[in-house]
Amino acid sequence: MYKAAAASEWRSARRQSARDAIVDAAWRVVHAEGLAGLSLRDLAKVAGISTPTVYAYFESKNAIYDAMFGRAATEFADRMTEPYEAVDPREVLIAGFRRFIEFCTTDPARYQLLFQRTIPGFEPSPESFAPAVRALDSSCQRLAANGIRDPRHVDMWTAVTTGVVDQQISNDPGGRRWTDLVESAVDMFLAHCQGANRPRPRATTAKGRRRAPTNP
Amino acid sequence: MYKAAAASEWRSARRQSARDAIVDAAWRVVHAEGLAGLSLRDLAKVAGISTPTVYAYFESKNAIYDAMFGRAATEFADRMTEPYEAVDPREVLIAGFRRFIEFCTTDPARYQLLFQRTIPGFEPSPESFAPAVRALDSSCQRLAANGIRDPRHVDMWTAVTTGVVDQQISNDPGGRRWTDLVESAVDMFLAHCQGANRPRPRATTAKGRRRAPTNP
DNA sequence: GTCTATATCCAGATAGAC
DNA sequence: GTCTATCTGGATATAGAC
Repeated sequence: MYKAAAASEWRSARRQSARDAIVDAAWRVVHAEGLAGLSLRDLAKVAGISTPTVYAYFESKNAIYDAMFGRAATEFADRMTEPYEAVDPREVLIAGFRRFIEFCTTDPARYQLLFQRTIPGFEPSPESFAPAVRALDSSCQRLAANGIRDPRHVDMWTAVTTGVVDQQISNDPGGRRWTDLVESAVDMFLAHCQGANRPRPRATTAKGRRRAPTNP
Repeated sequence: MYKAAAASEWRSARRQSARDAIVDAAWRVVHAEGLAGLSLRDLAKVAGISTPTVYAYFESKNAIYDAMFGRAATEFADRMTEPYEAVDPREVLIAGFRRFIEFCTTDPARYQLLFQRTIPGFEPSPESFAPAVRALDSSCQRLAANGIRDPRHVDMWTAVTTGVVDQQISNDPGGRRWTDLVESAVDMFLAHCQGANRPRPRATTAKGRRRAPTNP
């Protein structure tokens, strides 16, 4: 009984690592050919296997996209929830924004898969989508630390941040034209929310470089 | 000589209207199948012609995308430059934002073609792209009327507006969750720019509902 | 599980008669 | 200019031997 269980476990691990290798190859193809340019032929060639073998691990092309989505979403959530050095809530918010930009601009294809709906028949499965929720939660925490809890303000934040990323990728790929607006955008946003909102950011012991609490 | 010129003109008009009909059909297919789902077979079927006939009018599939882009860009510029009823510069800015949102959300495929780069080998030709410049100019005019000329502020404006549209289309298609943030976003943006900038909006004789000029 | 071979289909694009 | 017929190539996916 024990031996059988161990063998099964081992097999399952082997299977998982084979799947991972295929997803690796898929990303390599996508980086070269674009997200829509993924073909199972190329994928198999890059992975060093034959096309039918791909079907031993994934039931369809969309299942591969789904696995790619799942990996990207996990990377995203992991990156966004890593500890932040800063203490001042505004600084933390800026740092999160910077991580978001860095994450998106370093891999536009990944950004396209995660945040835009451009593959015709593809919808991520709930399991693959789950980590994205974790990332959004962490954003809300950073906002809450700045006294921002109004859902409309949260929506405004997502609009501002994705707007900056979107313009950067679409109109100045590889550059910093919109990326350099981060601090400015955060100040604009915070002034808006904190001017119209009761709850203030918690005072901290850290250096608040400019955005000191404005009220008692 | 006159007869020949007239005949040539007539033929050229016929040719143009045939091209237009094909572009019509292309948009119909795209609305049904998605931007990437356009095939020349479907296109020909919808247009009521045969596939080779398409090649009598367009040299390739990308040439069709280009014509679609050109039409969309013209529609965009035309819409954005139509006269504005409001007089108060802030109201005009809001109205322009609303038009932009309306234009994008009523036809996400058109938005995708115009503002995102998602078709693998396709780049719009300079001629097709030209009207887009006209539209951007008109945006800058509406900003200038609010005293905003700093290029960084213009970039901030494009980030905010496209961010709202992007979130609306991606995360609440058909709804108004981000669309309803328009006034709020404009106030946030104007407060930011006008607080940090010397030039004020020109005073007008119209009802400035809330955003009266703040300085002498 | 992995392969070779192949089925099936559809894409963009062309030849050549009318 | 328009058609029928076809080329060429690539796609996803499957059959069946090993």
